[in-house]
Amino acid sequence: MKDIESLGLTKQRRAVLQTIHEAEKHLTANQVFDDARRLLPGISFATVYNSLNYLKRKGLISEIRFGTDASLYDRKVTPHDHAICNNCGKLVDLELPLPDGLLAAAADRTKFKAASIELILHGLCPECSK
Amino acid sequence: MKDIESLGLTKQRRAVLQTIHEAEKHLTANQVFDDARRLLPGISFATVYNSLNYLKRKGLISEIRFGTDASLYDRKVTPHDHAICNNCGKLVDLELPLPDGLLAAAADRTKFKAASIELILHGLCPECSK
DNA sequence: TTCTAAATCAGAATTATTCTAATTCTAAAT
DNA sequence: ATTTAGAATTAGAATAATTCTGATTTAGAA
Repeated sequence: MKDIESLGLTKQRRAVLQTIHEAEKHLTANQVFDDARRLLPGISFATVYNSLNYLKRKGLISEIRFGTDASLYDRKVTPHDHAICNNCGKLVDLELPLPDGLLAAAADRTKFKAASIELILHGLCPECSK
Repeated sequence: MKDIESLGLTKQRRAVLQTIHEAEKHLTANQVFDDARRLLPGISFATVYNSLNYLKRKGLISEIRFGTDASLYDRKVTPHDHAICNNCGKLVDLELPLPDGLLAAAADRTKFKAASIELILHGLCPECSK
């Protein structure tokens, strides 16, 4: 990610991006706001949302919108899958090689022009399945 | 669905259920409210939400929470997949046989106790891909 | 330096959903 | 038929996530 400098990122956007990159887990917009505020105390809520949308549009972060009420933001932008706990809502990444032809088969059935395919495993996380 | 009568459904819950069953497409809670109101003019918003949650718990409807801001409600309760349009947000059902062992493989990787697996095709719907 | 467009800001507005407290319904027991 | 207890419903308030607004600031081009 050498070219981050060259993207016309403002310091606010850089703070948001950095926050997401440094996070251990997926963050909500609220959590991003809290953390970004530590890097850049004056940043406003609206700017965090604007920045998240901007970064998303630029492909620097991705958004996950299922499982809980709020969207989560992810530094990983390459398509990947997730597992979500039915009990506590915990969301983790899942790297799973999908069979060839699955995307084409799905596109065929729906008449959609397929861009990507995403998989969600619903179940119980290790803690909740005890 | 003969046993619908026997489930101790109140008339409000029956109205909500009927609304969802008669709908052509997936509905938001708001749309359910509007339509249910036509069947049962006095029904309140809170009751629609309570009923949706109740029916979901009973397994009579299912909820879809991705793609748009609001949850969508579905009369189909058997696990099935969806395709969503990146451009207009249109959501359609997708019946796709998943390869055997995929669920087990995913569960294995995440250490989750897997319940089901769900697939989302992202792309452009026929209208938007013109 | 001046100008223009984009970015940021604070806070209001909107939207989806849940909660609360009062009232009503239901069905079992008397 | 009456009482009663618990569940369901209601209207509206409360909350939470997100977007919008209009004023101000900033950055870069002329």
